[in-house]
Amino acid sequence: MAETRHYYQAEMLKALAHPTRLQILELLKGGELCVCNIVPELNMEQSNVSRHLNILKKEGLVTSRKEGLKVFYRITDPMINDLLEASSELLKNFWERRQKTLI
Amino acid sequence: MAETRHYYQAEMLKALAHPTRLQILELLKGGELCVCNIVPELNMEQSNVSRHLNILKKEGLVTSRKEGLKVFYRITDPMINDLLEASSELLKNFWERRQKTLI
DNA sequence: TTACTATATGAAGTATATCATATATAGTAA
DNA sequence: TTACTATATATGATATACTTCATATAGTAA
Repeated sequence: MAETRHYYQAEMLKALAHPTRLQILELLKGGELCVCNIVPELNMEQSNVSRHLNILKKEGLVTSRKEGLKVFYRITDPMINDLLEASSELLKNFWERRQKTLI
Repeated sequence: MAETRHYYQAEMLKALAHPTRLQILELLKGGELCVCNIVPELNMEQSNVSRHLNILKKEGLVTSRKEGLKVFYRITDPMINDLLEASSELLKNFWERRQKTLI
């Protein structure tokens, strides 16, 4: 049924819908990064970053590989970048529309 | 700063990230609809539907107009449909990838 | 005015998400 | 083995989101 599909789609969108996770994905846009490179970029506990990475991973948005003690994360599908780009555009349009309305 | 932008982007994505709201947006894809047409499609209290519509509206995803007692909602920007379409595609790809991995 | 209809909102309960602290695990090196 | 480093997870506190029930509001019609 349609509701099941919407349920999984909502889960994926929920994984995207957090400022920290958006920031992580933006960092990963440039390519694979070690957790040890991600944590210092975010003003946040390491344990917290680890959780956010796990949320992204569970939804299939990122994948990871281990190399010794380090773990490297990367974006699974470049389409994710397009999706985020589109949502950014949309947001920009909303703002512009709001500006016009308020004049 | 970048975090402010991510904050608003996350708010918008959060508004999308609920099965009921995805269902509402799918219903509205065909054009403007009265609340009285939306409620019967969703297996849910009228008050609850009203709240979900309000969440979509606050994020600028839908707009409404009143006609007598009735209120009609419509999608603000057709780009929203594209965004949802893209996220559906992405989800499909994840599933296919998962299938392959599990074989 | 009253009675009615369509939609929205207040209040309260439950569920879920996020966060900080502390601890556990896995890998390396001595 | 011990000591160390990078990452993950458990626990508990707090915050946010969702839902239901009851009620309020706005518009219509008598």
